[in-house]
Amino acid sequence: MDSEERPLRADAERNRKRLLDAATQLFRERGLEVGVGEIAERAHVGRGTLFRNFPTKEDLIAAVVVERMSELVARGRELIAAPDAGEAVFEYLGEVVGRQQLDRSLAEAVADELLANPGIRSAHAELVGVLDTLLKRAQAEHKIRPDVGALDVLMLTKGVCQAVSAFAHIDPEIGNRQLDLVRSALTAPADAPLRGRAATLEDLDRAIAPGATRPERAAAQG
Amino acid sequence: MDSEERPLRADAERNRKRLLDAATQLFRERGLEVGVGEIAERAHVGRGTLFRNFPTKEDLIAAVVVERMSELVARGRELIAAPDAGEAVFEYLGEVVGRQQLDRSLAEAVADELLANPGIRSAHAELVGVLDTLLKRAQAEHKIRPDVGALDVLMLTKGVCQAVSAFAHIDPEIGNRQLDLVRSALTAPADAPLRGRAATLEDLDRAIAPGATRPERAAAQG
DNA sequence: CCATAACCGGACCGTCCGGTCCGCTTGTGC
DNA sequence: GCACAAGCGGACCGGACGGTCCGGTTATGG
Repeated sequence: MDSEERPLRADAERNRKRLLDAATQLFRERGLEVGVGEIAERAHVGRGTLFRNFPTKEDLIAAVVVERMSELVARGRELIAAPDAGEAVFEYLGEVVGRQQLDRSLAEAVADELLANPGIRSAHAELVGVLDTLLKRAQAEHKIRPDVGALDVLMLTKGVCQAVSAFAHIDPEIGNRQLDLVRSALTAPADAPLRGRAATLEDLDRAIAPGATRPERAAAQG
Repeated sequence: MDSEERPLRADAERNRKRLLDAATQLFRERGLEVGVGEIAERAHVGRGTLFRNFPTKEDLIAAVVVERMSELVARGRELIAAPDAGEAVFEYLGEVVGRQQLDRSLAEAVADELLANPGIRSAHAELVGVLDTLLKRAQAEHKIRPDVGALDVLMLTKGVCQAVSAFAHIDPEIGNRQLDLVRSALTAPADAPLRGRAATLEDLDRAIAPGATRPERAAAQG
């Protein structure tokens, strides 16, 4: 562990930032499958430079995605102080959906097994934590049904994000429309109990772990 | 147009079926990204044979996916005759989610631009049509809020499918839980109107078309 | 201003993919 | 049972991808 790293040379620092910017742009526009070559090209550096700063493509992705998620977490923390706890939740969901709409990388990162990446995973956990806080506050004020958890809400919202990415350029209201439906679900009286139980972050870890944490051989499975 | 095609030779027929079966299995288990080599291998035929029966991988995918979608359409038609129109809708949604759970190919086909494929597109349109019928019937009986359309429901359900694929092996109830939330949304009184308007199949076409329908030259577009 | 280490960048590598080709085999009609 | 088309299957192709390497360049400290 060389936690002690001497400062980068000026040009190195500059190139690193350029790469991060280029990747952010391209991921936003076209998703995570853009090639490293194109990223390096837009950053006006060679591929070698890219791989020196980010040993693998996944490292680069993680750096970018974590940045975006952290912004979202920050926005969530702001909303914790909002006067209306119920509206804060829905405002936050709108934010979550909106950002996934203009940042394909975000949406893809949460969909894929990329959640197995330590950095992304912890950023995601923070996000869930913030939403959980918002949610509990709203539930304490009886603005949202008491029997749903943060992951329940996030899952329900995931579909909205997908719908929005496909349709936003046809009907920009589609996201709001879907969110209105989500609101209906969350504010409905809980007369019939939901089946099952709310998932936890540990559940998520367990769900992600099997296939992804060990990228190497899973040969035993005949 | 050679709509007149002489019957396949016996071995050819047999191999075609083997390929379809193998592809169905593999797509189910591991999604659409399995390689054609592996499919041919499991079918005990050579790669050449695969490509003679299905000129491109997409053709093979379409053949498999359309089969699955048609089953789903058939199930929907059954439910049109069900006594309780409201329950029929939710039963159908459960079916839709359930099948996407055990058939990754289905889920991926609807997510990707694969909807641009003519066969898949028309099968999907049929599915939307059936759901629309079910929905309208339930709405006529005031079992479901009148301001949602089939595509609204399908979008809302898409997230559930994703959640389910990730979590089903941890908590098999998760799908039901999410569906209960969807039910809340759809049965809630429509006191606050939904923003926007219900999407139509034409909207979907327009949303899909730009990048996908013309795999060849899309050069004019800056 | 020079020595040198850090850094640059593009040529290069191995791998994997979908798709093609062609010499060989096999089912089929006469 | 024979002739021959239909079918077979694996070697092969082109190209894209992520990742490596090394000869040349440039910032930097003495």
